[in-house]
Amino acid sequence: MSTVYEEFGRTRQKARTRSQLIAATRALIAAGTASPTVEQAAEAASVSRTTAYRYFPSQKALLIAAHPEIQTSSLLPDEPGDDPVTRLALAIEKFVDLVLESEGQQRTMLRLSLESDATDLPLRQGRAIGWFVDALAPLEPRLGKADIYRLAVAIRSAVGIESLVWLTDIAGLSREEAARQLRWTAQAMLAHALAEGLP
Amino acid sequence: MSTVYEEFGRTRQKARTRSQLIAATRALIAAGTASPTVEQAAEAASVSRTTAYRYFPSQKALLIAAHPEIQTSSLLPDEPGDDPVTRLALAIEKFVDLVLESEGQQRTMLRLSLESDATDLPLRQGRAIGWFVDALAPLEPRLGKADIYRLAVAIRSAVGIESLVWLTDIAGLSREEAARQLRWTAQAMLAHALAEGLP
DNA sequence: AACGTTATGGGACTTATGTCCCATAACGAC
DNA sequence: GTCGTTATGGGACATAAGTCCCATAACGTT
Repeated sequence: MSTVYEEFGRTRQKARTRSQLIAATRALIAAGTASPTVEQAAEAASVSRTTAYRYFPSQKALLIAAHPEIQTSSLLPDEPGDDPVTRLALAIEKFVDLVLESEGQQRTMLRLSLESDATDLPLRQGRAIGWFVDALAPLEPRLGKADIYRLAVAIRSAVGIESLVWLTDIAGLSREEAARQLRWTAQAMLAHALAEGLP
Repeated sequence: MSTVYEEFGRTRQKARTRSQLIAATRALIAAGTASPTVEQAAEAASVSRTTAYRYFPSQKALLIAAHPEIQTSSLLPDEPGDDPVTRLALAIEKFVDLVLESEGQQRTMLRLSLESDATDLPLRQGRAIGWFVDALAPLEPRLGKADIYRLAVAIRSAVGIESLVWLTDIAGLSREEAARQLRWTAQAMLAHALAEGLP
């Protein structure tokens, strides 16, 4: 049980098997299989089903691990200016594009987050809040940090994949119409916050 | 193959078995089983599993059938007045209460709607659109029917169970805070539509 | 009461998730 | 190379969804 053994020995093997499984799962999803079977993922990774379950306790865990994370601290371009309306418009534009690009994945994650297996993993962490806080930063002298955060939360709650799904699946809007609607909603909320304040 | 036979004979039996299954499923859900097994529902209804599958092609279909429908054409009280802001506030208040009352059921339906079995049944029909159109009716001379409808759709997309789930599960708001947020969002959208029009 | 229709029940089968156990292959340390 | 550890593979098992087939019970009609 030497430390060296654990840290530099088989650990590499374990990490490799794990990433093989994740890569294989991503490939299957990209190839059109919305929710690959654990067996499918294992086979695609040239690994036995048993081993796959050793790394991920459930199909849900595997799918979550295969979910590509967006590593950006800001959605804004280089020179976004100081106008919060413009900044929010830019951020929302980019955000909606991101959601549309990975709509399938987003839907899968939304579905998984609703499956009440107590198996709660680091799922759906709400990165968009930070992006919108960033876009609204110039409002700080006016609203204060707490209200900016609350406004960012409020906006995100109204313009995420959840609303997009409803607009397209239930209301029957096209993806373009739905995207336009989400952008309008965000601006409406900012405008109302500026005119009347938050609740 | 007489018509009389089909319409008044065994049809009663069929209807009874069907409603037994639905009642049993509702009872199980009310008793805390979020998604009862088809076998559980069949047993509770004193019916064989095979028969249950004869009435509902899948567990999903059974759960959807067991979903209690709200039979109301309006959420407004008797004398709602003509002010659209007030009317919307009343309707949203009632709507959010309805969602909170049946949050578990709403979550289940949301999850089912995301399961992409082509088995699309009369699921999640968007009754709230009509309720919000009703609340916004006094705006007709000003906005026109089409824009009122679009505004109702937009508001519903931002204040439904989907947003509530995000506000509580991801953003960490309490149910009361989330409800207050949804009411504010609806008012913000109406105010912006009145000030600037729709997209 | 006898008949034919229809609903029902029971069992076999397939696929997928998830768990458990045991044998063995691969690896590092000596 | 030998040893002990560790990752892996394979098989057996349980549960649940879903499908299919066949026998039988229940019912309306005559």
